[in-house]
Amino acid sequence: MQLNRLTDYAVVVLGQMTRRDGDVLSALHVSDRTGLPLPTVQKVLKHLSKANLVSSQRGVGGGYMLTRDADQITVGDVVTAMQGPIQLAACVDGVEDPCSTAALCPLAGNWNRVNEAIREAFASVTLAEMVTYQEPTPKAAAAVADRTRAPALTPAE
Amino acid sequence: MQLNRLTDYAVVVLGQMTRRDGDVLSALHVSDRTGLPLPTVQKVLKHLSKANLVSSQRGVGGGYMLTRDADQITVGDVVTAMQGPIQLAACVDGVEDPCSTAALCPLAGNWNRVNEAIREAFASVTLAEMVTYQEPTPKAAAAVADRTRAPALTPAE
DNA sequence: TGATTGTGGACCGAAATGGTCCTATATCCC
DNA sequence: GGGATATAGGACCATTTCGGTCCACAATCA
Repeated sequence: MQLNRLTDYAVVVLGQMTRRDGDVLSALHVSDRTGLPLPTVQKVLKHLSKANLVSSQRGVGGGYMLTRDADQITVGDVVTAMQGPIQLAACVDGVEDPCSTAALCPLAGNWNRVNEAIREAFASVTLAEMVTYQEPTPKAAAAVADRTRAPALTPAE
Repeated sequence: MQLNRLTDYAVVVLGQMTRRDGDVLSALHVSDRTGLPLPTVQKVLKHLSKANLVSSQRGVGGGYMLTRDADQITVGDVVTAMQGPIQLAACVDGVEDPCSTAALCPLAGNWNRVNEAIREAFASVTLAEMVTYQEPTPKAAAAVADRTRAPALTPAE
C-alpha cells in the first residue's frame, strides 16, 4: 500500500512552487531547485497541469504556477491528479468497469464506506501543511542516522 | 489508488468465514461457497494464515478458522496481511529502506501525519461491519444495471 | 526569425501482479 | 503402517503497470 513515485515527486514539486508562490516557475527551474531530473519534473507538471492544479504559460519566460492557494490544495487532490480517482475496490461508486455483481454483493456498500474514509483522510491534509516544517519523528531520524544511500525520493532542497 | 485483487478476495474469503464462525473451513469449501478459483483461495488463506488472521489445521477435516472475532479484525488488518504495512511514502516510520534525506526533508514529518490518517481510516471499519448487509448506493446499482460483464471481483454468495 | 518553454504521446526496460502448479509435510482414520 | 485429505512454501510464467527518457510539435516572446 504505497503511493507511486510520481505522486511523491508531485508533492515535492508543488512544495517548491508553494514557496515561490505567485512566481511563474519553469520545469527547468523546479528541477534545479529540487534536484529531481528534468524529464521527470516535466512529466509531473504535465499531469498537474492537466488536473488543473497548476496553470501553464508557454514561451520565453513561461512556466507553471499554482491555480489556488496552497491551503486550498489537499494531498488527496495531488493523489487524484497523479494516480486517478481513489477507488479501492471494483465495486465502489464511480468505477468505470465495476464488478458485475456489485448490485447484489453484500460487500459493495461497505467498500464505499471504507473508500470515503480514505478519501477524507487524504483530503484532511493540505499542501500548505505539507510544507510547514515539522520535526521528523525520532524513529525516522534514527533509521536513517548511520546510512549512506541511493537516490533520494524526497530530496532536500 | 486501489487495493490489489488478492486483498479484495481476502475480504470475501474472510466474510465467508465470518458467517460460519467457529467452523473449520477448508480452502475447497470456501472456494465452492464464494465461486473464487481454488488456487486463488489457497493463496489468500496462506497469506492470512501467515499474518495470523486465521489459524490452520492440517489433515483430514482440517482447514482454517478465524483467530479472533470478526469485530476484532479491521480492514486495515486485512490490507496489511495481504499487501504489507501501509507506508505511503519512503520517508514514513518503519520503512526498511527509507529515503536518505528523510532526516532533513521538510516533508518527512508530514507524510507521517497523512500515513497515520490513512491507517486510521482502514482501522475504522471492521470485518464484522463489512459483512453486514448495506444497501448498495444508487449510483453503484445504476452503473451496473444494464450491463453484462466478465468475472466478478466480489461474487455474490 | 529564432530561442525558449510547454504539450502530447511513444518507447523501453524493470518490476509488480495474478494465476497456476508442484513438492513437501502434517493429520486423521482404517 | 498405509492411504486419503489438507495445509505450507515456493517456483513459474504471462501480463500489466511503473519509471524514466525522449521526440516532434505548438505557442510565445524578443
